[in-house]
Amino acid sequence: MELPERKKRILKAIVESYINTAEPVGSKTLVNSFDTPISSATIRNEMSELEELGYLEKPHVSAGRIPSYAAYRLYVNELMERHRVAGDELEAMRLMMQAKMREMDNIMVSASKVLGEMTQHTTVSMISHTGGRRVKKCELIDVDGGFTYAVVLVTDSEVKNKMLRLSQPVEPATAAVLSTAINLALSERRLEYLLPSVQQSMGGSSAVYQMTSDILDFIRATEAGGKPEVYIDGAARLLDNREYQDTQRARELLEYFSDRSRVSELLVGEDGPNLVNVRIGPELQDPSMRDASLVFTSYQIDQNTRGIVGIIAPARMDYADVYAKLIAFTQAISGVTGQGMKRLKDAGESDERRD
Amino acid sequence: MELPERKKRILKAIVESYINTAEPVGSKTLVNSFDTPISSATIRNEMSELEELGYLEKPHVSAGRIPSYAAYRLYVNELMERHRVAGDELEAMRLMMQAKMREMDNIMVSASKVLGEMTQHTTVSMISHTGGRRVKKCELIDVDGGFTYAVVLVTDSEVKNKMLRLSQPVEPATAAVLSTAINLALSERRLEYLLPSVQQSMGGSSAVYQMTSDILDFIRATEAGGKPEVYIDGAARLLDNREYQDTQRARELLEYFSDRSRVSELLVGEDGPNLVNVRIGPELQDPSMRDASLVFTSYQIDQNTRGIVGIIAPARMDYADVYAKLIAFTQAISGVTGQGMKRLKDAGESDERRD
DNA sequence: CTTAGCACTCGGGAATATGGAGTGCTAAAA
DNA sequence: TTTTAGCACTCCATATTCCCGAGTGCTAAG
Repeated sequence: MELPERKKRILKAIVESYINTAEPVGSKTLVNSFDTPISSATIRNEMSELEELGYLEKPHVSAGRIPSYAAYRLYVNELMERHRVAGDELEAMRLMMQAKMREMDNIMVSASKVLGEMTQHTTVSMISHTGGRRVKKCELIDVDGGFTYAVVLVTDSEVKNKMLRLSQPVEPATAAVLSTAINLALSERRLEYLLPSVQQSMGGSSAVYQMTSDILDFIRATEAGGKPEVYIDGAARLLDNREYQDTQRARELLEYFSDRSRVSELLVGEDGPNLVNVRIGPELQDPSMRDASLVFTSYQIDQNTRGIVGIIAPARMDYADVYAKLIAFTQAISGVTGQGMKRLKDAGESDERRD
Repeated sequence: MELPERKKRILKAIVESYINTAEPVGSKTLVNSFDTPISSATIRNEMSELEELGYLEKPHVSAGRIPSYAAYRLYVNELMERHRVAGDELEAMRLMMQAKMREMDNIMVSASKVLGEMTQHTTVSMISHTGGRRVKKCELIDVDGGFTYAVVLVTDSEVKNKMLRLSQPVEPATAAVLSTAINLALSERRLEYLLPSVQQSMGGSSAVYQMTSDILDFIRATEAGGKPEVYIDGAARLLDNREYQDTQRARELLEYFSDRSRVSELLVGEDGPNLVNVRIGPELQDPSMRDASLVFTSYQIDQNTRGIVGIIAPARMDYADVYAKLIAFTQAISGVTGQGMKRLKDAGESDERRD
């Protein structure tokens, strides 16, 4: 059941006023918000109906109304005006991204910082590996003292490494042979035969066997995905928001942020590629985030890697602004990822997105 | 000029009371703190003198006294009782460290988390490379698409890596030759001849020349030190402290923490090896930290690498407790760094430390 | 030098007004 | 039927006042 036009207009005005002021909105303050003159009494009637419909709440009887989560949802879906950021601002973003990329060498961090700078909110970044990762190559480098360093190349542009500590040293020559064997096994994707064959040919040297086993574990762990990499920037900005003046709530959220794996769970389940996703308060299913919203989108890094970047702020956030800035962000970032974006560009990049 | 015994006892009692309660301490509450009976009037006289000496302050006339920074300094230097944590607690710490190390694979993070768990404060970790880093080995790994991945081994146990992006692909065979040449140059420490010699022998292939130059830059940058790695854990715990109930102050500190390089500056200038360093409020020279203290120490990771780990909390923190726990921490960590601590142990580890 | 006694200060919590923003309802107007 | 003016009512927020009590400094006696 569609909401009548005037109710929508009133609800929109309430949401926007509340976003700006964080104060409950009364009927009188809304009178001036419309071109067609309308009395406060009429607005009151409408507001009372909107409350029955579940879009408004009152903190107490004489305090005006505040939007419910359902209202934010409706606002995001239907009411808000989707504007674009001005061209020069977009250009500024692009330059900033370029600068940060040079400085940081980590796209996750750069993305968070740029977006945080633009929106003045807490931002979260994640790298997501789609289509399963495949280890393509494994190099063993021996270090003094019997340690071996294993470097593993995953699909295109990602590298993982790990220091393997052995109880006994392994000869460099042996390591070289082992390395060849591993890479052969990798290219043929027959890892399961590696361990028995090593045991056979190496004459049961326990150190080599152990090392091979460790390396295989590492490869398997890498292919399985491992922990998601999550980066959060500007957490302190939470405290700028009126809703987190209460230190207890702020603490709960900050505490929550320190558990990266839980945060990463918020970011799963995108609505679709190239969309801006909005998750409002209770929709996040997480008690710590009950009064906060998360707005995020993703961008391609290379064929198998996507970056996810988003904003965490109180449910009373300027969705229209954040929305526009996220779209601008993905446009800006496609200009600077350079080589990594090669394929995407060849395929014809698209700035257009819908929700 | 040494403080008379009784003044010391009173000051100690005041500091400890204030540490516990965060409330200004009055003369009457102190009466029961001494075995030799002493009247509140006498204490008042003493307190008033301690105030003149700069050890106490009054928030207002009828509110008791609070310790000044000088008082904390005196407390740490002379007054506080240095106890050790119980053996079983030490053992618990060791186990926890072991578990975290397995889970984390990053000693900095593990150290911070364990210490944070023990003290319930915000902790900071840093890795410090003493005696200059030396690149010992450099491996080149080619990746599809003409990129080359450079892995650089620094001194003993540290590894740096970087993806070098070339405009033109380099043949794997060529890369192998180059790799050998680089490692030879590294072992002879004659990097400066590498570039000309490559140009000569490789017949001026611009791709190879470019790559060599990039690699040399990378090696030099690595040896120069690069950015310090700083990790902060449990920042949210700041908000548990009464002094940071004021969101503005809390925000300032949290903001400050996000600039890792500034935080790292707090940790330079140790009093000496194997000492617990205490920096109180204004001593930190940083306006953001004006009412906080930093207590830190360092532990050996390998011959050229030291970890620094510390606690950031309000100046009104339990120095004796934190002090003991830091000492316990270094004892505990020496039990789990394992191979990396080999040399240290051979040299005979020492638990004893003075200040 | 210590201590009891006492006047004095002052913050902060409780109790108490009071203003005003906002609502819901009713009845008249459109 | 919808809109609007009017009005009684609610209740939060703020200011004001009051007063208790913890604490001090000073003085004078022990």
